[in-house]
Amino acid sequence: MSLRYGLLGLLNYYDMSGYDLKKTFESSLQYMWSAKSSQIYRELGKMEKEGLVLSKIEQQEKKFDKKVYSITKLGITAFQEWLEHFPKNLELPIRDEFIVRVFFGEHLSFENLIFEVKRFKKQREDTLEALTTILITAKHAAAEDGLDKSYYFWKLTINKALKETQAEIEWAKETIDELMNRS
Amino acid sequence: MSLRYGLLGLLNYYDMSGYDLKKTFESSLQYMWSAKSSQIYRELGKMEKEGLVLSKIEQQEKKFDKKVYSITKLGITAFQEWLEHFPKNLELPIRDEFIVRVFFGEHLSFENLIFEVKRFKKQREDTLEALTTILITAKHAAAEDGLDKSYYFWKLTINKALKETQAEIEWAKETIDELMNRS
DNA sequence: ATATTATATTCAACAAGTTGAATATAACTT
DNA sequence: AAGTTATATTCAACTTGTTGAATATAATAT
Repeated sequence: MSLRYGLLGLLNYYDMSGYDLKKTFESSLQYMWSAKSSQIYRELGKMEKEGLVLSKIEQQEKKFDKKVYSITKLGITAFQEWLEHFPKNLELPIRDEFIVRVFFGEHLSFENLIFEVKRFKKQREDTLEALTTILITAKHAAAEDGLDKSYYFWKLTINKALKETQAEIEWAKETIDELMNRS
Repeated sequence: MSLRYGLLGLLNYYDMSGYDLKKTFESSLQYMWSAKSSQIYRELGKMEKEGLVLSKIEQQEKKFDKKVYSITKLGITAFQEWLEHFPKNLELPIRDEFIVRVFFGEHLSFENLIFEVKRFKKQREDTLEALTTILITAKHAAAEDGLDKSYYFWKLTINKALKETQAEIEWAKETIDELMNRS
């Protein structure tokens, strides 16, 4: 029920289509919120019914028509209301398919487990690179669109993801060493 | 669809009721998997229908009857099959209500934001303590039940949670400083 | 004495998220 | 010239997760 607030937040920057929102998600909220296209389109439909957003069809020269959404006054109020009320419990519900398997690692071979932890490490290293790239492109994008004030907060959140990812890579290194000494 | 494998994994240690499983979850898988009681009971029901677990009613002296579940051969096979097949993509779908609000922080007062980041820091410090306690009690529990081999892997996973939590606390400290200098 | 917490489970209703198919065109690559 | 990728959206079916009510007793705290 709060994908909608992510969408409203992004529509505060500028009007966008479902597709644009998906793309924007991918280069920003991706690391704190995940959403599939189908979910975004459905949610936008609901939000329009509830008067939080308005859509208008925009004709494009050569491409298809776009359905461009804009935030309404009601939408702005709803967003602000949500924003100011942080949840009491800031723990996140985790569902980590990888680490659960490590937890039950006694039923796996050391070889297999080392292989998977190495794969995990590689993926997090890629994430680290992606985050660095995002930080740079976000800076440029913000400068172009006059969103420097927004960029300040984007940076705070990317810093968090960077630190967490670094910690995970550290853990992976130590764990690989540990497992290799044991096996 | 993989809460079931967490349950099967725990039933490998010993037979348990839905309630026991919930409790065991809370002192172990909690930091990698979250599940409400109602979900556990429902999943156990399904699993019994599918022949992955068996239940028998156990009479207790003064308390209620307990429905104690045990893993079947089919259950063991299903668990092993799941365990050996790690997902290709090891990223986790995140849904972080806190950090999304920081992302949109320009619509909040610095005062409010600082308050919330401090609250976040405090909660993570509590988590850190809880993790340390869990590590100790798990060690004792493992020793008592002859699960020392299992404990080795539990420790690996708790280490990961510890490192991540420490990184989050670090981030919170830096961010509080940064926000206080700006405001 | 009374209230609360812990034990122990079930179930219905609802909300949210995932998968996959369907449709249609422009732009780019081989 | 043919194939792939990107653009752009909709929808149905399904799985998963959340909330809250209902039931019933022992143990502990006030």
